[in-house]
Amino acid sequence: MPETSLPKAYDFTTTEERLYQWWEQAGYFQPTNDPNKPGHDPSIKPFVISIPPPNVTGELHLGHAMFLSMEDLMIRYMRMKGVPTLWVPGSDHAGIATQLQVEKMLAQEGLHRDDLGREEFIRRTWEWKHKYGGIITRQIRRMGSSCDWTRERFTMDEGLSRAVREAFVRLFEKGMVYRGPRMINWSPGLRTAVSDLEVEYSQEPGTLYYFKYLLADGSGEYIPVATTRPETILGDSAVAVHPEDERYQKYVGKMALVPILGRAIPVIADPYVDREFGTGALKITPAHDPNDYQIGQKHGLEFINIFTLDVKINENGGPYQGQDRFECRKRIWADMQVAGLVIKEEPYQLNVPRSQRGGEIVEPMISTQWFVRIKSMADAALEAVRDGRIKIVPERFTKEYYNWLENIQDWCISRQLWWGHRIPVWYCADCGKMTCTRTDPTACAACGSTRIEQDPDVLDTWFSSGLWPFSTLGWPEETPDYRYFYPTTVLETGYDIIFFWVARMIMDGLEFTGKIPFETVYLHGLIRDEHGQKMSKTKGNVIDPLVVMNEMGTDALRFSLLVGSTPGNDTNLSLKKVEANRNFANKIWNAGRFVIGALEQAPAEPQAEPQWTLADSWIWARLQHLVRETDRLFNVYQYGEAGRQIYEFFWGEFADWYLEIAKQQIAEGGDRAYYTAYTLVRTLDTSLRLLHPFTPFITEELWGHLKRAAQAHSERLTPAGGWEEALIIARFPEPKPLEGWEEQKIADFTLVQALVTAIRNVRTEKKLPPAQLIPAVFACGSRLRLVGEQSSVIAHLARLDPSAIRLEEMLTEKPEGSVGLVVAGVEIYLPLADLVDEDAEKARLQKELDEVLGQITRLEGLLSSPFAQKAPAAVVGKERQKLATFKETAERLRQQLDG
RNA sequence: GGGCGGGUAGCUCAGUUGGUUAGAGCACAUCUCUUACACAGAUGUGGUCGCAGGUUCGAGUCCUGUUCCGCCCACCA
Repeated sequence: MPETSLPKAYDFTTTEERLYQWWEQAGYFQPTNDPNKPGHDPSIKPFVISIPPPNVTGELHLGHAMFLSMEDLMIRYMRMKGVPTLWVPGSDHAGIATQLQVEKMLAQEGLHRDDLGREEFIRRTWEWKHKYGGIITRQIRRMGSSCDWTRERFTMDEGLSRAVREAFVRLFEKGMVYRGPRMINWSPGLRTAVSDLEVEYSQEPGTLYYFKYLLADGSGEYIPVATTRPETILGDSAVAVHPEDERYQKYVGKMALVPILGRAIPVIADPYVDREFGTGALKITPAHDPNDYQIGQKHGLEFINIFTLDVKINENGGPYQGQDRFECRKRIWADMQVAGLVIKEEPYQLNVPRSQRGGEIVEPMISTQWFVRIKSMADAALEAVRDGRIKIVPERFTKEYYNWLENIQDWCISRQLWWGHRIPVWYCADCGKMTCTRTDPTACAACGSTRIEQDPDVLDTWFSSGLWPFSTLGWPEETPDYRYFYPTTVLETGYDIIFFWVARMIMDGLEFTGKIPFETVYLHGLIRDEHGQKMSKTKGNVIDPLVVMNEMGTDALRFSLLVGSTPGNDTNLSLKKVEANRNFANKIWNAGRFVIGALEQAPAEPQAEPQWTLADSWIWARLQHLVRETDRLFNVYQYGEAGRQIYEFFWGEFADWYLEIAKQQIAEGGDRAYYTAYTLVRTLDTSLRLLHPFTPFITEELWGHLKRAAQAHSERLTPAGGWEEALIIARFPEPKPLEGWEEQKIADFTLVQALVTAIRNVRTEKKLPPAQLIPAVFACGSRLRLVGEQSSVIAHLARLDPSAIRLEEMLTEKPEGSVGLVVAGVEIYLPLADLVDEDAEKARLQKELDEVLGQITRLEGLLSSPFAQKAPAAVVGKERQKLATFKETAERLRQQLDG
């Protein structure tokens, strides 16, 4: 075969970069039917995805790689279907995370943010953003993500900040945000409140401390109480017992003395107390425990805050003032021991609330914060999913969604940070009223005083993320983009942020735009290591997607993430898997080289009408089947299964079988070579189209070569729709209805495959060198014609001597000194005189016969059972056919044994 | 305490309207540098689909129970 114009090896490093630039510059990432351009047709429904915005200063990890692969797959598929597609990219300012990083950087200079002041700190953070914000977007490109960079957004850019402001003001005006003291989770290191979702609980060994609450009457009687946090004793304002607890009933209404401090507090009765747990009596710290907070409200108890904002004991802690919370825990317990108030301590499994960021222990505190009154929004969001306007894939997550929204608490949205959207509320120093407007006020709206000051807090990052699907399209302006592309189509993300993000977008979308923000929520699973372990730096099992891409190519990584996983299920990724897919890319490339080589060798024009061989028809039928399957699977979000089937077709059928046969057909020259090249080109072209959404780079590159080679060869090789400019915008194969001939051709070829495999098997067993061609005798029975027509193909694939093949319908006697085998009713004799061991042959044949007889017994049993009447005729027919074939095979095996 | 997912070949996983001999990759064994590919080809070994019932002509697939692993929510001091 002559040298092709294709390089021997595919160099993904340079190719990926080159192709990405080409795609982007050619404008393929931008939607067709752009609403900002003339000729726009609003009746064509677009396909739109907003990217889950990564942290602006973050770096690409496998989670990103996963959603980028998945979303790009969807976008490329729809683009190839001819739908106007828009994938909006962008990044998130990620308040806490970014601020922490900048603070870390400042710490290296020996600085604290307080040293800089708010304004300077924000300036430094923007500087940081400009310096590192490009890293993640470059890495997104690296993944091949075909998003429209002309529409890139950032949560703190001007437009989005305006959207945030608008949203807050609307809520304010409707009375749906309020400010007030509530129990919140205080993150001491970060010095900010965090929402309930940002707290994670971890099981840790600790101690349960038992001690005495002495009664104030001097009787010396006491109520035993247990706690895991002795320092909170300083903030106790009651001791609670169960109203029906006989042990303690008598104390209810009396006063008890807080240890060390000697403060008198009431003994109250409340059914919340669990009599079985601990001592059955409960200390109540309304200012530092969420449950105690409620009891405190119910009973009108005193709320005693004992902590400063960096969780040191404050003036309410008497002698302990100034001590750290854990220091105080030790000290107070030691002092109580001295005072004889201690009963015992025992080991206890604690459930410690820790901050999702930084991992420090979160302290429940009462603090004045901003909250969103969420109930009505939650109800609307529930309704949108319940009535099917929004569909969640996989469905099981709808239950989780319902459960969360049904039990939702008001959302604490203020953060005591500097990096973020500042709360647009001003307080008047004179009248104390709040002013909240769309533009910065210069005077108090109530009294006109100019002595106003803006709220120092910023909004939770997720407040702006919740607006993402529409804020990125121009909302609150009715821009052409907003009108045409909103609501978006699919929201694709990991199931771990359903509550953080997905539910909030739905609530916000309905609240602010009156529309659902997207039609479908597609949730992918988390990426774990090859043994299902979570990847973590401490375990050292982290796979860096950039390293993988450098070593094996983006396509291999993408294919690995997309195939072999089902929606919503976690995926285990190993380098072995990526390697296997790198090998697949290599296979694609080399199959491409073969096809192009074949094309260059084939005549430009056929002399006659097409004469298709069985192999031609077979691969075409299999390809059509694959196109139908891909279409079906894509429609039900089964992308992984679709990818797997394409892989198996390409490697297991096209490359392993058809290409081998094609070699022989091409060697025949003439029309046979022409039509073979034609089939190769068509099949490869279609396969590349199917594969493109999975592995965009290698398919685009190879397809370009294929197109040029085909164009150079002849007009006749042009596909039905013409050769498009680029594969990225080429038409995705449309399924065609099953044609009558397809199944028969597939069945026929399956027999050829079975015969070839059986002969190869014998060759391997007998250790025949591959180069040695051997004679064969076939007794074909009813398949005489088929085997006859395919004998040269069989000879080629099974390395038989084409000039020494004998075909019969029936043999009267077995050829001397030969190995006999029976495949689907066809007898094959391989005369291997000196290699044949008669006894071993008999034993082998007997074994096969036994197996076949077993099958016959099974099928006869089946067909005489109610199955024959109750199962559909087609199913029964298939079994009958099988039985007939087995009987034929058994018959022939018997003859061989006898002969 | 409530809910969800998973248990299929040595390992990692597919198997979505139930159709009757359960698939792939990796690993393993044997052979082959056959002119697309050794990142390959050929052949083979390997599974009573966690366990027990049930529905059905037929169950990896549907139902019930059970066990183990993982996750989410709630947060009894």
